[in-house]
Amino acid sequence: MTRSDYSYKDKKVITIGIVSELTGLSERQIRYYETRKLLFPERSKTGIRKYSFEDIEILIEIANQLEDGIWTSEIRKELQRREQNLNKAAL
Amino acid sequence: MTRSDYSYKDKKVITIGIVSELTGLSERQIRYYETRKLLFPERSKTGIRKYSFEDIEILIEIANQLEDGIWTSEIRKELQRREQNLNKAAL
DNA sequence: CGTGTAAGGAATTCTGACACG
DNA sequence: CGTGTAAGGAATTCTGACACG
Repeated sequence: MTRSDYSYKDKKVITIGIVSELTGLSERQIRYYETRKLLFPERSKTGIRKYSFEDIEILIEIANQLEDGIWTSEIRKELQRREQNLNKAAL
Repeated sequence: MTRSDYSYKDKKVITIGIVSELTGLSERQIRYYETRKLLFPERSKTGIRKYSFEDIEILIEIANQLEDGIWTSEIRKELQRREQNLNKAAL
């Protein structure tokens, strides 16, 4: 992936209804995973949540892991581990 | 740009309010350019317009050309010419 | 713990029209 | 021609809560 493409994947521009369609998850589920700190949508000035394509991929992974009986607390740890490795790689 | 990144740029998932912010254009302008056949957003089942990152780039170009005094009919021709070349290249 | 739902309000989007030029 | 706006209605999103388990 080149630098310029990178921006598309990470830009938070998708509203929750569309994320729900794209992932097959309910809005309730998507908002709940946020309270569990599994993903971090941005907000418009008026409070509307905005997600990125990356968030959508994370949500699909979350759904898979939950199906395997993994708790959100475990999923969070895994996601954080991954973030740390990315940060290391960036140094 | 690799094949997998391609999908992000072309997926129609952004609502008009966000497109308006991203481009600096009014919703009125964005809808008008659609009637002039300069871009083709998709619609949700209930009729809400959905745009792609590609649409956003097209809109920015449109705005620049209009500033130069070019008519939408001319801009359309240019965009269509470009589409044809892309189709040729794909063969 | 993870998810569904009804509740009420606020923000968003849509269309067709009048206006200016 | 290209764009602003007020108008009324429909669709979307938000939060906090009750429920089940």
